[in-house]
Amino acid sequence: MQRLNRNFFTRDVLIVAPQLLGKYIVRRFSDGTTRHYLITETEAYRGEEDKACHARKGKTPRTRVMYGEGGLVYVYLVYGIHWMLNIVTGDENHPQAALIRSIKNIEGPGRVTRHLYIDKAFYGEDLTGSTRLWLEEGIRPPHYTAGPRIGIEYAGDKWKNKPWRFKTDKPD
DNA sequence: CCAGTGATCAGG
DNA sequence: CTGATCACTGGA
Repeated sequence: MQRLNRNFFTRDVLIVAPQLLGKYIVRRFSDGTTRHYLITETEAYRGEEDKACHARKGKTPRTRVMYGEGGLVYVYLVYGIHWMLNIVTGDENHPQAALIRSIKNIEGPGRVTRHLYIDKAFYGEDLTGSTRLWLEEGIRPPHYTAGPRIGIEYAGDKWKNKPWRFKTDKPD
């Protein structure tokens, strides 16, 4: 299979997030085994003006990687328990990322990272060069539905209602 | 419905 | 330094 290259990631998150559906996350574990996971749900977080995006507070130690170029990994801990896996998108200094909410048979961003053994050690990982985590072309582009993002009540009406969550339709 | 759990960040 | 907050999950 073909690894997704830099050009795939350095586009606007509103293009990349839905296009991640039907692609494979590939994880090579320390024991040498490699597994593929089909992406089935993503969310877009877009720029400092997006009141739901962590970059709304500007560049901080945590959000720094989002200011890098597309294709890097943004991982953070939420509620002291769950690691969230995000793919940085867009050009340098355009802080954006796509949250991986679900992979086939595993719904929920915290469950995804638990199954893939992903934590802060992957912060800043380059998906175009890593030997333990990357993305590959997958099945034909699936039909999908867009809806509001989850868990961002704090963002206010304008931003919490944007249909920036993308989910593969049932049969797929 | 709600508690758990700890990194992160704004404010003193 | 302190305290509030949090892109969630699992178990009443």
